[in-house]
Formats: sequence, structure tokens, C-alpha cells
Amino acid sequence: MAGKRARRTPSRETTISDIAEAADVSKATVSRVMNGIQTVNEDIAERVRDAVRRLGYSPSETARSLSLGVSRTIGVVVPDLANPMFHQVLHGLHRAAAREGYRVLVADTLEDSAGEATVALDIRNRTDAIALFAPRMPRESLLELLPRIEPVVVLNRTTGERAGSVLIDYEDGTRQLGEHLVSLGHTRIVYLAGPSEARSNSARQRGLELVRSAHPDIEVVEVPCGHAFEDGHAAWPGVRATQASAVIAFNDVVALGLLGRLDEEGVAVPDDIAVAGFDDIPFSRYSSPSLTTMTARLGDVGERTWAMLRAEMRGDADREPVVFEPTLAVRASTEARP
Amino acid sequence: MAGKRARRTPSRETTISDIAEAADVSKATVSRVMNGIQTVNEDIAERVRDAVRRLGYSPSETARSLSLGVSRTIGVVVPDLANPMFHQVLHGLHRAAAREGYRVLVADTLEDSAGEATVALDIRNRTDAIALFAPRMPRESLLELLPRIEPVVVLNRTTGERAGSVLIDYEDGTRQLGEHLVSLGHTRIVYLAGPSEARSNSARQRGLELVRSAHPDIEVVEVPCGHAFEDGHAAWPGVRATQASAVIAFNDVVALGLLGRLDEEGVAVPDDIAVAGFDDIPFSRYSSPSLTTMTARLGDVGERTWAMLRAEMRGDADREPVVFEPTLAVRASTEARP
DNA sequence: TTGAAAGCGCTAACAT
DNA sequence: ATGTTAGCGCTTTCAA
Repeated sequence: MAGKRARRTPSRETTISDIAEAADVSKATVSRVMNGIQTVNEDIAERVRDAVRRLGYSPSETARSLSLGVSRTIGVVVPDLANPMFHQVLHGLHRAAAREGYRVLVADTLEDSAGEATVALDIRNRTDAIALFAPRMPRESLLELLPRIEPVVVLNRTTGERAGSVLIDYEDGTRQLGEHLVSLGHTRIVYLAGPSEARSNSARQRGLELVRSAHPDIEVVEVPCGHAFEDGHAAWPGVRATQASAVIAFNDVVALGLLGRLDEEGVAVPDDIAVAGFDDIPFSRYSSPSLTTMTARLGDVGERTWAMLRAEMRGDADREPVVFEPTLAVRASTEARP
Repeated sequence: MAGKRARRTPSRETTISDIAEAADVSKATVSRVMNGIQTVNEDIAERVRDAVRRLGYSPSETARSLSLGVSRTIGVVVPDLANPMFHQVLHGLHRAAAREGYRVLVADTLEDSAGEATVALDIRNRTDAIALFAPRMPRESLLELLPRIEPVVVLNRTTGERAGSVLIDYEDGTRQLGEHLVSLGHTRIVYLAGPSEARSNSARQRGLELVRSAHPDIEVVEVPCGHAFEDGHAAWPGVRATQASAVIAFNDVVALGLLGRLDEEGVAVPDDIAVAGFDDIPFSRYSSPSLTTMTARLGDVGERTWAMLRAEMRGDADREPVVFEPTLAVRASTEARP
């Protein structure tokens, strides 16, 4: 036997060497055939293809990535795949990336802010770039992480120009929502607050502050809530206690949870109480009553995220944050139909 | 200059060699420190950690995977991430995999059945195993693909023992739904059909056939529809034309789309028409009216999928399909509240 | 047109 | 306890 050391790991079944041997050519030739390089004699190419078929071979992407230095794959880290808002962004990002031949791999952190950095590093170390969707980790952690995972673009968090960032203007969106309710004659409005780690929660609070300043006669009270259905569903007693006539929910998911509860309780929407959400997820259009919300062209947000990621990869990103201004979508949950 | 060939690809910034050089040790020692192997002198280890910190190094998972022969990562291919039904399964799978230190990477095929095989091969070639969620491709394609991507487990498709498979019994579930409506006195029921590529669609049709046989006096008519909200929303004219008093939707998403439309049209549910879905997604509990549906412990489905995947990886899978029997969740959309 | 061999960044067997 | 080196499965340069 040759002096080779024993191999310890199982590794994969069929490799390029097996094909080379079976087709009686060099690995280089197999590689050329697999990558469609035209300079190969057709007879030989066919012999290779035949071996590939017979042995059921497909190249290790891991080995290719290592050799090439790139994977043509990007990673996306999402705090909660169950939130439809992220799908819409993901969809746009996906479409844009696919156009340029990039694959998208998604990792869900299940709202575990402590594990975010680990997941991000891990996925980044197998892809060419990474997008962080609304990371929940503290700002210092984020700023520390960013240089280690670039090229990176962050959604809904500022980065102090340490990375590209795409923002939805929750502050102004929430202000618009407030103005809408005020114009409808509501004088006491409750805000169902989201998770305090979510930076967009403070943005919403700032928006409400603007409403308060503009209308000193209007009361805006805050009720702690959360980000999920159950949270909205469970928030009713707290809302009722405020005797408010209108509520702005942290997002559509929460708003829909509340809507379901109001129906159970026999509370009329919007006559007894008006409800508004944020994000314009598809469900919001079809709920009953349909939900007034802020809509932000989330597909475009995704496309734009890809564009920034691409710029980061090329090294010619200017890192000026891109801000999307949401617009009001008035539906039946705030305005009674004629 | 040494006789080394020019390197052509950019590759990564900081490698194990840089750290070795900076800390004045061998790569092996750096590797030991990075992997927490205790046999390293504390002074040296600290020197290495220091270099790691200074240079912001984190190991290439690609290189580790290649060297180790495993990645401790599994892939999941999903036809449509926007369907909440898949989240619930994903969640259970995720939780179970994490317990054993495995990472989960998700790829969305956006309902493109032609691209499924490519995505599956690609993701499988960077992970240790793969789960296919409700693949849309034709059976022959699936059977041909399976041996090339094992270890693999398939959700909601049979595999002829060529791979593990976890099934939800849509046939019996749909039958139960039909019986429920019949017991409520409905005599004409419409089925909003899903995509014909979805194998679970035919399962539902078989379930309806059982209802027809058991109740010759009952009419069950089929109306082509789809799998998304918009499809349910748009299906109303077709449903009305049948003059049926009850509808079974392909899934909850479709049912909720229809519910929204019925509200817009001023049709009372369940008094004018009863509506039932399938899957018990979280929204269904909170819609108004809340939705009658079939519930199948989707989290357990995910956990079980992991268990089968694990068995496939170890090579001791028996491949007997695991079937989950859904149960009826009666809510307000079929049964008026007292 | 084809093949030999170096090299991608890491791990682990073996030697010291 | 540490270093040397082969090897994981590919791609690509260079030589023939």
C-alpha cells in the first residue's frame, strides 16, 4: 500500500476522482465538462457525462466554494420567519438576487437575540455576503459584529455607516397613522407597544410624540404588548381599561390578533373602537374588517437590499442609509364603509 | 520569488495562516485553540486568542466542512415560505435539530416546480442532509432525484421507500371536514381546489369522494382555485354560482381570502355560507369569524421529520412512512355561536 | 485538446 | 505540548 495516511472522515460517496477514473480522463477534464467549457473533445465529454449519469455524481458545492473563493450564495438572518412582513422583503431580495445568479439561504433565529451573532457568523462563513433583517441585539454588539461579517447590509437598524442599511420610516409612518385617527375625531388613542429590543419600537414611540406635540388635546397612551398574534389577542383588557376609541398596534400581526379578540367579545370595529396596524401584510387586506395599515412597498425594500449588498460586495457602496417612506392604506377597521 | 503559481481568486481576508503567523505558532495550534482543545499551553492559547481578536478572525465554515467531511447543517427546501403552515413544521424541525447542535438552512423555491431539483441538489451539496417540504415536481423527477440527495426526508409526498417520508392524512382530514358539514345539515358543498401539482390536492379529492359515497344525497362540487389569499378572494363568484351553503377550502390561507371577500360582499358566515379550511395556521384562530379547520400538530410533524432525518444520516432508517392524522377544530365559521 | 500539480483554508494523524 | 504534513474535492495555471 502507498504511504497514505488513513482517512478518518466518511466524506462523500462519489467524487470527481471517481468520475475521472471511470471515464479514464483527468480530473481537470471532468471539471471542464461539468462547467461546460467548450474546449473538450465531444467523444470524451460524452464519456464523462455518461460516467456522471451512471454514478449519480454532483460536485461538492463546499469544495467548489473553497476552490473558487466564492459561492454565489448570500445568507439572510431573520428574527422570526413567521412574520409575513419579512416574506415580502425576502421575496424581493430573492428575485433580485436570482436575476444575477445568486442563491439565497435563510436562517431563522427564533427571536433569540443572544444567538444572532453566532448564526450570522456561521452563515456568513459559508456565503459571499449577508443581510441582517431587523437584528434584535444591542447596538454595541451589532457595531462590533458588522466588520466581521462584511459584506453586509442591515434592515431596519442604523449602522453608523459601518455597513449598508435600509430603513423603513416607522417614525413618520406612525405619525401619519396618528394623524389619520385624529382626523377621524379620536381623542384618546392607545399604542400597543412591541418588544423593547426591536429598535423600530422606539421609532414608533417618537412618531407618537410628534402627534402629541401637534395636538396637545389628544391623549396617546401606551400599553405593553408584543409582536405576535397571541399578544394582540391578549391585549384587550389592557386596551379596554384605557377607554380609548382607537388603537395603533405595533404591527399587523398584533392588530389582527386584537381584531379576532374584539370579534369574540362582540366589540364593533370601527364603531366601538378603531384599529390600525403597520406593514400591510397580505392578511390585512382580507381580514374582516380589512385592516388600516401603513404600506411600504416591501418588495422594493428587498430589491434595494440586494442592490446595496451587491455594492458592498463590489466594494463601491456609499453606505448612505436608504429610507423608505410608508404610506397610509385606509381600510374598514378605521373608517366605516358608506 | 518562490515558484508558487499566482493565485487567481480573491478569497477571504484573514485565514488561519495569518493568525498562526501573528501569534508565531503553527496552524495546528491555532486550530486547537479555535476548537477548544485543552492540551494547549495557556500562554500560547492567549497569544492566539489575542491575534484572533486583533485581526477579527473567524474560521471559514466552507474549509472546515470540507476538511471534516460534515457541516452539522441541514437544508430545507420549501415551495412557498409565505405559507404559515410551513413555519410551524419548520419551527419544530428547527428546535429538534438545534438540540443536537445542527443548524438549519432554508431555501424557498417560490412555487417553481421546475427549479426544485436544482435548488435541492445545490443546498444538499453544502449540507449533511436535506428535507423536502411538499415538493411540487412530478413523481418520476422526485424518484430520480432522491438517491442523489440522500440522506433525505420528504414531507407530504410518498417516496416508495426511496427515502423517509412524513405525511399528513389530507384524505381522511377532508373526509372529516365533509362529515362535519353534512352533520350541520349542508347538502351542497363546494371544494375550492388547490394547485394540481400539489399532491395533497388529489388526497383531498379522494376524501371528498368518500363523503359522496357515504351520503349519496349530498352534492360536492369542485371549483378550481389555488393556494394563496388572492385565490380565495377571487373565488367568490365561482362559489356563488354553485349555490352551495358550505365551502371547504384547499387550505386556511385560501379560506381566509374567501372570508375577507365574503365580509366585503356582506355575506354572513356561517349563516349564509359556512367556510372551512385546512392546516390550523395561527391566523385561523384569530380571524373573524374564527375559522373551522383541520389541525395536525405541525410542530410534532417537524420534530418527527428531524428524527427521520437523523435516522437516515445514521443509515438506520426503516423508511416506513409516518402518517399524522389531523383532527377537527370547530370554530365560528361553520357553527354559529350560542 | 488534455493532463499534472498547486492551491483554496482547514483538521488530524503522526512525529517530536 | 507543539509542529509537520497529508488530505478533504474541487479549479486553474502551466506545460505538453
